[in-house]
Amino acid sequence: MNPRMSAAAPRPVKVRIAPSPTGDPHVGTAYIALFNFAFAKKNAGKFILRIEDTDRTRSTPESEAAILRALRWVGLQWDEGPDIGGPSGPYRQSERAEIYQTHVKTLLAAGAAYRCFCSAERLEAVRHEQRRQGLFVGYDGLCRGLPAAEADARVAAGAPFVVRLAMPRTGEIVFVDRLRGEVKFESAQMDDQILMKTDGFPTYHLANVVDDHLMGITHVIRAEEWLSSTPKHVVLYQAFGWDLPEWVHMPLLRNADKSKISKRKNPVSLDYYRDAGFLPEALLNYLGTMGWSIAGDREKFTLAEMVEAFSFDRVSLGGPVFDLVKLSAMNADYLRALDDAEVVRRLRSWRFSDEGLAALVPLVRERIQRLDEFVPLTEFFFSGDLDYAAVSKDLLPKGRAPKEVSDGLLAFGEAIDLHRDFSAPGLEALARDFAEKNGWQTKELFMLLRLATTARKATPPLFETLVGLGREMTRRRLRLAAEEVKRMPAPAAVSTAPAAPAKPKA
RNA sequence: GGCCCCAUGGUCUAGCGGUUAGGACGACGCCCUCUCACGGCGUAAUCUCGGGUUCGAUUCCCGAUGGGGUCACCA
Repeated sequence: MNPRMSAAAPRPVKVRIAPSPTGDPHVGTAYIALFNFAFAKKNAGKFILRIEDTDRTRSTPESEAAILRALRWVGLQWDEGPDIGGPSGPYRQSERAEIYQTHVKTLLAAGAAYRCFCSAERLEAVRHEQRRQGLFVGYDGLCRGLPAAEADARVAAGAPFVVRLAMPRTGEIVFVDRLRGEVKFESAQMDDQILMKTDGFPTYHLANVVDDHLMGITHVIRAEEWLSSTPKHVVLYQAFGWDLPEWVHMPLLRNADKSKISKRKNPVSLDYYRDAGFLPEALLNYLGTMGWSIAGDREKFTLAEMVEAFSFDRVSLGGPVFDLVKLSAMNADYLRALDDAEVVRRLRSWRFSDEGLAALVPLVRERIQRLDEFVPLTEFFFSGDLDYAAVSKDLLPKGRAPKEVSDGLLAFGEAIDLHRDFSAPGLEALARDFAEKNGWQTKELFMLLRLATTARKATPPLFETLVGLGREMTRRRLRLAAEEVKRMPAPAAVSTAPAAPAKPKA
């Protein structure tokens, strides 16, 4: 039970992927998992999966299940995790609450952390003022000087509080990033980070550091977005008297505009890639070329080959733009390399499985007179991105400007994303509500959604169809249709008052 | 805005003081061909800028510029 290990012998490599189950399985999770996996296997180490579900309002078991399924789909199997156990469990942070409580007490007793009773309103006001003055934005330390006795009294009186890390106020914090070397931060620039929330759950910073230490993590391989909070983690390790892990901050996957990859601008769910017909090994290979190279003139490699060749020395730090076109080309290569029988197997494990077909039959059974009509009627379930050419004029309802239509499609996509209930009745309620609130006739909106998601005017019932397509495919098509509409010229004679001299257009 | 990170064609990258700056995707052209795809051949396209260091900088150093990340009781 003694977590303190002798620092004498080099510890065996142990790394982890620590996703938060608050949404669809993210391509960035697979990306970081890949590098953790490769490093672990290259060094005969362990790769563990830990679920960081300390955000009680956003975490869901469905999301957790989806993440596990997706990581297995790409072929990154963990050695320890919530589903298979292991020597350092539990592997779900929500099941480790007492551990964090204990560690917070340690910090409090050591004076490395303190209780803070400030209201959200006060914090907001402080930040607002700091921002206005263009200065460092962070907690102003009001409760930091509170005598322990007074804090105890307020707690006893039932006052809600959080626990903050008491950052050193002078000097600098230096740590080594494996890819960048020494990185320095001035302590005065670092916020007194909240470690434990009012609900008693830890924030990422505390839970992550405690678990990484307790689970024996030797290398923290994570995304670059964490680089600027690493000093807080350093202070925590030191407050506990623990050895520091080695940090490796991988570059961030980017949208075409170079911003951090986001679902607004890219399909980001691993489920999308599966449903759109990408082969997991091709996706993995592609991710392996993002910020890493196996050799100068080589970009195709298997997971095993990546493991064999793996070294952080071949990481490049410019954030790579995730390019669906290039991914598709690589996927095509993989597909061509399969023999016919294997392609059949792949199709069967894709939408041509018994379950996949069974899901579609109820949608069309009454609409077909012969079996042969099944395929044309369901064709859009087996397609990825659609071609809207044949229906492009219908995509713009009479009296509507391209901008309002494309904005509407995008907005509905957002609404779907925020809507937990992806069932037919749930979607219908959502759509009716959306229509009412945004000035659409339901008929008009439903047809628009139908066209956008199927590129056809006649389809099985809309909402059942969307369910069949899945959330990510639906959102992707709404986005593509929105772009299609945006490219359309505004109709000349519709509403704008003094008609400009009409230009002869196609 | 403060702090931090980064910088080779449109994109992913190779390069680790001396190269005709290599490969891939994409684009374009030609060939193959009943169509398409594949395949083959070829073309255009890159070292952000300015200072140093050096006999010599894409490469090392500094600065500027540009891009990104982060500044939550989210991770």
